[in-house]
Amino acid sequence: MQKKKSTHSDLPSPPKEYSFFKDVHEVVRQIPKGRVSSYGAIARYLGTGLSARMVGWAMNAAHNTSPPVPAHRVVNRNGMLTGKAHFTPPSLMEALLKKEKVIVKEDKIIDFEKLFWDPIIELSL
DNA sequence: AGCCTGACTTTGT
DNA sequence: GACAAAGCCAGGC
Repeated sequence: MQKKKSTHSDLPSPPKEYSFFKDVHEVVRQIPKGRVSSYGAIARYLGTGLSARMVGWAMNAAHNTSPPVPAHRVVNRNGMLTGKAHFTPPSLMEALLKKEKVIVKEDKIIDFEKLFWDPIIELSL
């Protein structure tokens, strides 16, 4: 069954936008409190794999996504708060992480590997 | 329809 | 070990 494309009359409201952004938001939302994840890990889980950049890009949309995405729990592979500059205010990311009992020093997460939450592993259980 | 950008990651010098 | 460049994919203009 094939659906005929009309001009613009039907489809009063798009049910869902097909964006891998949404997938990223969803995964990030799964991140437990007090845990952190990396762009690359999420990217691999989504299948994008080689393009961790897109994960960060998706975060840009996260500001308009609901429920809000805890982007502050997502850092780069080094455990550094690379995306903190995109928060409002930038110090918000560090503040939120500290609130989660996550130790942040010099924009870097202490014991990052211990707090690291890998969706590939955790969601694969 | 094509070019540029981007919150990363990996590899090579 | 530090720095530089390339690879990657999708969205915005």
